[in-house]
Amino acid sequence: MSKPRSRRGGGRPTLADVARKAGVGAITVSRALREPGRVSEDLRRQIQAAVDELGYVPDPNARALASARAEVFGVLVPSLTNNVFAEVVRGIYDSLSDSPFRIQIGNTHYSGLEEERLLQVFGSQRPAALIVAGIDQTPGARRLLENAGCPVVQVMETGPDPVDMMVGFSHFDGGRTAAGHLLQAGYRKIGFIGARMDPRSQRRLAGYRAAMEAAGLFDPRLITTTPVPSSVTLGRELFRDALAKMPTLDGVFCNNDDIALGVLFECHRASIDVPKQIGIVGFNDLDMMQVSFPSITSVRTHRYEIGTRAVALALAAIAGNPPEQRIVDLGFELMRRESTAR
Amino acid sequence: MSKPRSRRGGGRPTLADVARKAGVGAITVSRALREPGRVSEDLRRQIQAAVDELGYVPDPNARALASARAEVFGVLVPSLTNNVFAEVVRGIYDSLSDSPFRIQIGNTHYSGLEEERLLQVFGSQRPAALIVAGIDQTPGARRLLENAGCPVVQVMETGPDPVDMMVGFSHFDGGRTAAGHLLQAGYRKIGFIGARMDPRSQRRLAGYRAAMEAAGLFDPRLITTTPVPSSVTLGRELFRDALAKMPTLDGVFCNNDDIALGVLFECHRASIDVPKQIGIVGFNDLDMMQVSFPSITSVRTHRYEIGTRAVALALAAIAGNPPEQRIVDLGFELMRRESTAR
DNA sequence: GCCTTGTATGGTAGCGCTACCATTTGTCTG
DNA sequence: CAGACAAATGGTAGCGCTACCATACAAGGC
Repeated sequence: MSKPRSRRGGGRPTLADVARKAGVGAITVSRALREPGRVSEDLRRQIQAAVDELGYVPDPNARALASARAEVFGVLVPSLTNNVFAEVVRGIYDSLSDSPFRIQIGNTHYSGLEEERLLQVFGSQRPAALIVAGIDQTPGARRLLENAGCPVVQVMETGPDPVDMMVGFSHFDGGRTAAGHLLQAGYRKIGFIGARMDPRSQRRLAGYRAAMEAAGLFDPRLITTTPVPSSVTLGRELFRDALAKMPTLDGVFCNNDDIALGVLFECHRASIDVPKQIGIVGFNDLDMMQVSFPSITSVRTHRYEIGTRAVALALAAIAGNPPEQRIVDLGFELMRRESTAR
Repeated sequence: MSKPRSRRGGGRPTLADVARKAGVGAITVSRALREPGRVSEDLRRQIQAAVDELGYVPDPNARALASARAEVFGVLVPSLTNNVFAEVVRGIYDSLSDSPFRIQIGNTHYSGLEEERLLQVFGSQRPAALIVAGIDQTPGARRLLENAGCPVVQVMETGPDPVDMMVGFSHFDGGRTAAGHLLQAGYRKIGFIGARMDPRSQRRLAGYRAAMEAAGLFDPRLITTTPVPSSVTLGRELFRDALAKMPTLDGVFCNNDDIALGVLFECHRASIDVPKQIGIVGFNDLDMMQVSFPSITSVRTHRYEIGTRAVALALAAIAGNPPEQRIVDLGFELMRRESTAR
């Protein structure tokens, strides 16, 4: 005549089972697990023993339903394979691995509408925090973020008007620094090669343009871009296009390192001397930039740190200590290498 | 005298609100949303109108609690930044983007214990399916998978003893094919260079060894490995080590493409002719392999497809149509390029 | 006509947990 | 020592949804 062991549950132990075994009330068990400080040493031990013996694991769904707050971080990135975002996501995972928070990643595929849709989905889960890449949300997405009822961190870049908090750096400055470096190294006909051209790439381009204009050397024909996703192969092709369009090119600032590598390979293939004939600067400073031959100058960005800092900000806000400084600029660092040393 | 609008919920519309507005029972709304076929055309339209008007979004937590089954795919991978897994994950995301299923990713950091811990966490959510990388689970992890009560797909490689289903290919064969190709091209002192050396790398090494032994050319001094995570930089260093150890080396099979690229760059730097003096074969066939100069022969693996097929299998099993063939071998393809054409 | 069978809908009772509000006890004040 | 107050514990009532079991009614079989 065993009690009819809940028809659905599948028989896993519940809070009530633990409470019964430990001889206390269910709420006390709940508290012992969530706020150990509020339960006496004695009971805590007793409860822990019961938990261990039964192999009790709290049901996050029940928890979320009862508390109207899921222990979930929603993370929205435009790509899962782009190393840049993968690094950010890794930083987020590592920072959260010892916390009770789970992570829910959404892939927006660089689409504002998709971002909005995912925000809708994520919102229905009442996440503990939201981390989104970029600052160019659609008005609808922005509204969803503002009404999310949880800390929001926009990552990858900084801007004047955060929804809540921000961690990143200025892509405009990054682009300007890269182009400035080429100018300083004596290059004159400096091209810009970019793929995908998301908002951040656009701002790097704007920075490049500002530097070139300041030097009185800007020419729109120096710019070669495509909306196609970036790849090493594409870098090679775009460089050939650029060269065909402007044979006197003597330098290129590449939107990212994949492109830069493609350019380098094409230079090898076409026997173009780097850095003598062409100077190359990449963006992000992936590992391979320092090993290539010649090594490639690149703008190092702190991607992993963007992830960890974003989590730190969100965690502080969740704990009720919203940071004084809501915008964190992690900057970047120009890594001078052989590809621009002539 | 408005009714005391649930103290917690935050006032978002619920199923009951929709039901009231549509003038039907709550269950009917629930059904209309989940099994439209079981509700009359008429009511369905009425309900949809109410849903739209209220902006109702179902609460996945409540749903999971009530049905003892969350619409979540748990995915366990050893790394988030390794392009190989990123591609698999992308395939999973893309295949699931139009389904009601969410995705929960866990990063095991190549640790069996971490995998076991994450499986425990995931299990508490009663996921709809579990996708895990690799076939070398700890006994504890294996038990958790067997008792997960949901479809399980092991991905990346095939093996004789699936927990449930499997999608991948034989890394042993991949390694043997790569080494065999170098042998066939006339290389003799063929080294193996590998980093990280996870179980799949070990099997590629075993395949390499089998080919070399069959040719009577195996020598343990040809093998250079490290447990350190793979990178282009590391490829360069390991190659230098290998060359120092065995100056007559005339070919290398690299554990993966990062390593191969590092080897190529070092060859450039040391003026070693590829493919004349050294033949290079990589593994995975990343985009850059076909663009590098010289282009690098590599074993192409179908990473994205592994993700999509894994989802297809799981979805079929969820729908009650477990596939006849529980092991799907997606194979691989040797891409012959300049780096081994002498 | 009665009974079966099937289809469309609804009511009730939880799922496992926590918010809110007691209640109990011990300690401190004047 | 009464009263105030804090600390520790517990009971009750949901959170928003779905499983399970009615119920109502139409269609069909004899």
